[in-house]
Amino acid sequence: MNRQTKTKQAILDAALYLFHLKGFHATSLRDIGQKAQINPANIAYYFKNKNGLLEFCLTSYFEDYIDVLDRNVQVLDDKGPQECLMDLVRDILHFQAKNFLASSFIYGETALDSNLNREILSTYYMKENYYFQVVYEKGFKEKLFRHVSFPISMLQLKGQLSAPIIHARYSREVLHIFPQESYYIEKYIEDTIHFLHGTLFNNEPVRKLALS
Amino acid sequence: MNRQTKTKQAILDAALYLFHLKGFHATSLRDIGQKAQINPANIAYYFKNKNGLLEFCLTSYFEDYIDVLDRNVQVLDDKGPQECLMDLVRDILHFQAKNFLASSFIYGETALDSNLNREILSTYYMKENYYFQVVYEKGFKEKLFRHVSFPISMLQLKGQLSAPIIHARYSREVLHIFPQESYYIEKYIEDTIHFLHGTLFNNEPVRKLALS
DNA sequence: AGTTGTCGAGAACTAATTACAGGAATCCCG
DNA sequence: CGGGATTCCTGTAATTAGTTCTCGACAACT
Repeated sequence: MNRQTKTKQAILDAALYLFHLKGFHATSLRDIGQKAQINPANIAYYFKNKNGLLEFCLTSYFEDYIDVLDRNVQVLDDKGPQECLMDLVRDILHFQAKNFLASSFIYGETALDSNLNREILSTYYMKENYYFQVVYEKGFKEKLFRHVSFPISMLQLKGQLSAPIIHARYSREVLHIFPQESYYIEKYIEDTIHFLHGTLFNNEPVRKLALS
Repeated sequence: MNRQTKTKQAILDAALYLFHLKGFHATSLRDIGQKAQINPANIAYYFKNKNGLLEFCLTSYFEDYIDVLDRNVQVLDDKGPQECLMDLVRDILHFQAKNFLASSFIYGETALDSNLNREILSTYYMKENYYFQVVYEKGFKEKLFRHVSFPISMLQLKGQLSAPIIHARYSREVLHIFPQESYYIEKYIEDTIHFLHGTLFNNEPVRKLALS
C-alpha cells in the first residue's frame, strides 16, 4: 500500500468511525484529521470537501451492498425464491455486520428527511427494491409465497434487517446481546428466516425453531 | 393559550420539524427562529440553550411514550399477555404515527452512538424494556408464548415497530405506501400482530390473514 | 410600576475552505 | 546510471462563513 492509499484509508476509517459515533454534521474535518493523524487540508485534497467525503462513503458502501444483492438474485432460477430470499437475508445481515460503522451511520442519516444525499440514496433504494421485487414476484407466481402485500412485507423485512444496526446500543446496554458477535448474528439470521416462514413462505419451515 | 405557551410551542414545533428534516446538529437556532417567526434569543430564554431544547424534546416525548406502555401493562392481568402485547403494538404504532416528527428524529439520533443524550435515552430504554419483559414473562409462564429468546424476539419486535418511521422515505418514494395514513397504519398493525402470531404466540391466529 | 416576554446587535467561538510553500517520490534525459 | 525536473503529497496559515450565547434595550401585559 503506497502512501496515497494509506492516508486515504486512514481518513476513511476515521471519518466512518466518527460519523457513526456523532453523525455527519456533528463531526468536523478537524476531528477527522486528529483521529486519522493527518492534516485536515488533506481531506480536501483527496475528497474535495466534506460532502465529497460523504459521497465517497455512501457510494462505496452501496456499490458493495448492491453487489451482494446482485450476486444472490442472479442465481434465483437455480435456487428458487425461498432459498434465494433466505440467502439474501443471510448475506445482508453479514454484510451489515461487517460494515457496521457505515451501516449504522447510514441508517441514522436515512431516518431523516435530509435532502443532502437524497439523489444518491434514491438511486440505490430503487435498485434494492428492484432485486427484492424480482424475488417476491417469482415467489408469488410459483405460489411459494403467500398472497401478502409486497410493500408491507418488504417494510417488515427492512425493519428486521435494520434492527441489529439501529438498535445496537439498545441491544448491548439493555438486552445484553451483542449484535456484532457472530454467535448472535447467526442466531438473529435464524430467527429472521423463521419470521419469513411465519409470515411469508407457504410451506412449513424446513427446520423448526424450538417450540415450547 | 397565552403568549408564553404560544411562542414556546412555536419553537418546539419548528425545532421538531427541522430536527426531523435535517437532524439536530445540522439545524441552527437561527433556522428554528426563522421557522418559528421568533428571535433566536427566545430559545435561550425558554430552554437555556440548544441542548436544553433537545432535552425537553426527548423527555416530553418519552414521558408520553412510557405512559402508553404503563397504561397497557397495568391491565396485563385482565387481558392476558397476548392481548396485552397486541394492544401495546397497536398503541405504540399509533403513538409513533401521531408523533411522527419526534419519532423519526429520535430514531435517527439513537442509531448513532452519540454520548450527548446517552443518560436520558438509557433511562427510558430501561423502562421500556422492563414493561416488555413483564409481559413476555407472563406469556412464557402461562405457556402462551413459545419458548423463544426474549432479547432476540424483542429486537425483532423493535425492528417491526421502528420500520414505518425509519424507512418512511423508502416507503413513500419506493414502495409508494404512506406510513402516516391511517389506512396503512391499520394494515401495518395487522401485519405486525400477524408477525407475533407467526413467531411468538402459541395458539393459532384469531383472525387469519389472507393465505393463498 | 413592576414583572414578564421579545428583540437586535454583537462578542466569542468554531467550522470549512483556499492559497501557498516545503518536501518526497518519481521520471526523464543526458 | 545519475542528477535535475516534474509531479505528487503534506502541512501551515489565512480567509470566510456560520454558530451559539449574552446583554441591554424595548414592549406588553397586570
